Amino acid sequence: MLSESRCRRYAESVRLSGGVEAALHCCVVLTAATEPVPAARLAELHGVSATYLAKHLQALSRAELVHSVQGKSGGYVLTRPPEEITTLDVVEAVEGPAPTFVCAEIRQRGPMAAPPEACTAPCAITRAMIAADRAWRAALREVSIADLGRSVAQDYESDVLGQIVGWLAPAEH
Amino acid sequence: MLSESRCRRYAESVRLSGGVEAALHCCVVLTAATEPVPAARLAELHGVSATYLAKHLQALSRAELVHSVQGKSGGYVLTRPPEEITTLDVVEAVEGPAPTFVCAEIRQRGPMAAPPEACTAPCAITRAMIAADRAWRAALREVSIADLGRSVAQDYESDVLGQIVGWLAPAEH
DNA sequence: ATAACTCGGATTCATAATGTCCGAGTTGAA
DNA sequence: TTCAACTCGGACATTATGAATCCGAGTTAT
Repeated sequence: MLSESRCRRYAESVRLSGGVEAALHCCVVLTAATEPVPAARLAELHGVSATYLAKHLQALSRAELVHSVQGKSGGYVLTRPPEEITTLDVVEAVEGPAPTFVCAEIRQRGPMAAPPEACTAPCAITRAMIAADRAWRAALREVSIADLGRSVAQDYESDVLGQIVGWLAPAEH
Repeated sequence: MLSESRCRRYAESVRLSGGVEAALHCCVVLTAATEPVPAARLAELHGVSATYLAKHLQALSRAELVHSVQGKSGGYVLTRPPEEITTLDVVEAVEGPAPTFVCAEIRQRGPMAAPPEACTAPCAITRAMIAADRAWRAALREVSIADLGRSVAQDYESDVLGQIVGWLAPAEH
């Protein structure tokens, strides 16, 4: 609320949805958690809408990145060790696997349209965009959730994750 | 119109606006043009909305990538040799310079919020996203408009650009 | 001097992300 | 065994953003 004006700079179009950031934060927290964590608790911890975060956690669940435990003391748990979950996995789970660039096949339109037979391969522009898309994804694939957790720990030089886990499972068990 | 169903696959979020593709096609065409080309003509050539394309060409003009010539036989001309215009230049001109990821500073929210003093540097998640963003931009920067023109020429093994330029300046001069 | 043609910015419409709700299912305890 | 509480899951409004459009200012060739 207070830092809203500083952070929510409007972007024009290539912006990544905000849900991705929340989902990544949740994954990092789940790295340290030892019991299932409910979506509502994660939302309170991060100060975001509970129902909205739930939506994105469901996406992670569908992508098999987290496993949902139902029932009274249920919640979410990582399905794999955090070393085997990449940032790209999370981004694709939340944003969908669609590429950043979808070719509208402009070359096949208008009076000088290229014949469909000549358009089996993507056009030069599309190739350039695809290459950039691949570079982006490759960079995201290089960073695992475990890496993120380690970086967070280094940043603050105190066991923040441990403190958070402590907060997640209070006396009211 | 005919190839609509095949191309316009819906993407979820990280999609690049369609204007980028049109703008790039225009730049490639302008590579070969020897006289100013009006926006309306470019729109007809590519089979897209004239007024909408105009909007994006204005963005290119604002970014100093093309120069607008007013008056009766006016239109758009590239300001620099195509070797000195990168694909990234066009993308940033149309999409805006905003990064793909804007950090909402989740770490400063909620009951375990980090103090603002500890948040001078971007968080680990943001750093990973910025790195990916840089990789994406670097890939786009590698490809110039001139490169795109050459690739197009190779793809079709006939002087398509020449034919297009011929169509652009018909008898009605 | 004129008239036609150009670009430029302000405006409206549609799509998609954001945020919310309630129902189905499961678990733990009584 | 029963019950009750708590969990996730998908379907539903709302709002912000991009897509598409229009008309006015300026310039140039006639």
